[in-house]
Amino acid sequence: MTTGVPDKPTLEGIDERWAARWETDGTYRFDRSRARADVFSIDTPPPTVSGSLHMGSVFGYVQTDSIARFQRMLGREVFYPMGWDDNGLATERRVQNYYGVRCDPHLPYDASFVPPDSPPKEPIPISRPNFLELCARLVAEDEKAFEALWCRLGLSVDWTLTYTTVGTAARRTSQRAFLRNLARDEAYQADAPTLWDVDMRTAVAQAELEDREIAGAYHALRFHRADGAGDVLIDTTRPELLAACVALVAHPDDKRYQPLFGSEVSTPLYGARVPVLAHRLADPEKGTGIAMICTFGDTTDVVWWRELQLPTRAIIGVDGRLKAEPPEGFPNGGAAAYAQAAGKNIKQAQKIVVEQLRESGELEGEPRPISHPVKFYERGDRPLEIVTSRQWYFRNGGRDPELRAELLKLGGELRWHPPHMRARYDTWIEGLNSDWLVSRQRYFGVPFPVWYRVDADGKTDYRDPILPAEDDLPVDPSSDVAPGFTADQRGRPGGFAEDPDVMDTWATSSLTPQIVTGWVDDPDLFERTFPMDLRPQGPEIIRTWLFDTVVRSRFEHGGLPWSDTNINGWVLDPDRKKMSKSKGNVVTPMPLVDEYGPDALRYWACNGRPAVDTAVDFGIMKIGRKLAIKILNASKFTLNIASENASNTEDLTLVTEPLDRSMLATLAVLVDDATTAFGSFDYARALERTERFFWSFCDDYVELVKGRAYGGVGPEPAASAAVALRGALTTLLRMFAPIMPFVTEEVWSWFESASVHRAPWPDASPLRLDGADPLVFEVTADVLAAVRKAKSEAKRSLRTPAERVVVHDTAERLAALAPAESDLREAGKIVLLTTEVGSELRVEVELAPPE
RNA sequence: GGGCGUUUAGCUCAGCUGGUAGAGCACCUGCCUUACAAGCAGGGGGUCGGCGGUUCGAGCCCGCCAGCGCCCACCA
Repeated sequence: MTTGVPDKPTLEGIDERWAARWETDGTYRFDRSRARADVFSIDTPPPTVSGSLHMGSVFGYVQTDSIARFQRMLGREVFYPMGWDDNGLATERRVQNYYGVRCDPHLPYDASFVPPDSPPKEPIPISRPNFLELCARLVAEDEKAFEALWCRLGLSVDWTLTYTTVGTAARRTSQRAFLRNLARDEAYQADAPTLWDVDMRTAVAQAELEDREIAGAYHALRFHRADGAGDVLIDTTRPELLAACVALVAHPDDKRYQPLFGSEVSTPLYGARVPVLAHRLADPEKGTGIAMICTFGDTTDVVWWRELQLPTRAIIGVDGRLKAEPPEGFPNGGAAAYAQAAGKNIKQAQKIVVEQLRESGELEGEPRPISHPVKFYERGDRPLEIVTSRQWYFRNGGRDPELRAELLKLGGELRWHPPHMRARYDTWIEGLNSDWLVSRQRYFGVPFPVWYRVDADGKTDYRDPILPAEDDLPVDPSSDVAPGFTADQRGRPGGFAEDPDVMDTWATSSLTPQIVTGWVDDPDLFERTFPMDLRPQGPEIIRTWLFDTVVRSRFEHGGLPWSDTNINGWVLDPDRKKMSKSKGNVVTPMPLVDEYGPDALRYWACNGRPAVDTAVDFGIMKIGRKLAIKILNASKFTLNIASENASNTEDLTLVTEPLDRSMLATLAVLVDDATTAFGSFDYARALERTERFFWSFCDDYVELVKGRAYGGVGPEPAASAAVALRGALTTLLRMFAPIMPFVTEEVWSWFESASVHRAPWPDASPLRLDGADPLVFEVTADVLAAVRKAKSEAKRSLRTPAERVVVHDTAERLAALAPAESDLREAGKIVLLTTEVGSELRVEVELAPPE
């Protein structure tokens, strides 16, 4: 037996060395000849590359990697691609800030454009193609940074299988799925009020909303009864929308307002006549109990507008400013008052309108400040407005109870880890109030593969879209010409026009299973990898990524895209606060990898229980580093002893000593436990159990057999220890391998030529030797601890001989101790060891007198 | 307002089907012991959030309450 055990093992440099080696050896390369049943395929979350690298990026991905590595060792061929989510608003915004530019689609392409070295104060307007070039350039840099981190951390992804959400495969997949959705009427367009971000100038979907508590104020407005019988007071937080008022509404049971139902009132300032109506959503407790309905102040307005079939008097434009002209049907007498606020943004308009009301005496009292929740785009800075526009939608059950029920049922068939995360999925579906709005008035994304006819008057006819053939995908309708037309007909009467919008980023990332498995271009691969096994992801995107993926898969394949989903926890800063860029408490991982090593960071990540929020904890990383060093040293010792004392270190029949057999039996229990834990995605439990055994193996077992292993009592007992030591070590290394791939690979390479990461996961049964009893090891270790304690308490060296030791314990335990007494005497430097049957463990120790 | 989760040592957390409270860190006391002093052996420290209930027995099961975190909600 030759070994390459170094004299002074070290962690220095092993991560770079093995990362490079795995790549050249193709250790994690997917073997696409394997059948579906032998494959474990993972639908990895593509990180948003324009986001920052932080510990959250490490946490979930490392946990998933440990599962991938476990499955690989179990013999499954792991399909583990990595994607980059580069498409979408996040990238656009980063490009704008990074280069100091903004996209103006009316400008022509400038091939010579070079962005300035530092972003200028005033953004430079550039053409759409120029803008897209900068997007591509920046995401390429960002992707490199992520890949560098992933490699450093040892993620066992197959780097030949990367994809991006704006890449050709993604565009082909996304557009093909869209065309099919359209053909099956799962996608449709509608001209309807939608939530609108006035800064990004795009529609946003329900899934991208978040509530923020902001300051506002109730303004009491005086409406005048048409019959001249007095005024009606309305409380509103949006007085600037007064010109958009189309009705008043109160609860049907509200006695105060029942007499008014069906009558008309005229609005302050403008004198527009609006009806007073009844609707169940009006809350008698709120404000004065009667509200003004505007088109549109909030989503309730939209419900009222729709259900009460009210006219539209929109006054807010896509830029978030009041339109230059008052809405249709506006009284002439109000035009002058409106003109004062026209063209102003919301805040300015509110100020003006309030002042006007004050002057006209139609503001009752002063505004009363309140704090109230308002809907924001999750990446936006100003409250959302509601603007009517033509948009594309995917059906998602938002207005279809049958589809909703089906999607709920699919959620029930999915295996959730942990199970309670399913509640978020269910709650989300139950709260859906509209279909999924997928069009965005942006640039860096997958375009809708759609053109429209332009009629003789130059008007675009949206009713009958012109579609490309599936084989021609991907297309960019803004540069590609609609089938049957020529380029010079673009935008001309009798010609064609492109759909200017791009798809929401989720509309594409909801197809990651189809993108990675080759649904469009690689039917053979698709066959071997779809439906996938695992979707790992964060809890915050259950309502988006997870739900949307189920929706798309249901439409395209009639079922779930994966069998299991593993929801990871959230990473908190060292003070247990949520990490966020704005708080400036983001911890960047690279310096920590440098300081503690990748295995230590991985140890920290896998110490976090599944789905449990976990703080960045340098203490845990230190422990991880210590564990890695301990693995090096214990391995060195064990392998050296083994090679010196046994000719065949793998022949477990040479393990004859009861203590050795007992240790292996204990190890067998661990193997079963860890296998079960890992099999149910509980890497943390597997790690904890393995680690616990490992320390007891080092501190107790190794110390107990050291003397014998050195050959103190002859060759056969020494060989027994040697083989047991080595058997335990090779088992433990493989169990640590999914979590600490670098140090285990390093040690494995001392005595094996192939990678530990392609070695089989340990099997417990060969470790269970006939008649082996875990109790032997347990009792012997207990007694050794008692002897050490006596020495420690006497403040004596552990080498101090114990002249006499009397062990009191139950007969059963003493019987277990008997065959290990010689090892115990050696380890404890015990001169005379006797036993007495008692009720429980008690050890008397008489030490040699001090010299 | 509805829902999910959580509360165990000073700190971070284990504790799987109910059977005498655990680990690491921190603190304290020792130890050069031929794998490891970036190590090793020990020690002190907890009425397991509160109140009830089931049980021979509850950190664990049931109910109520409270704190913390998160998700959802039509938020004038």
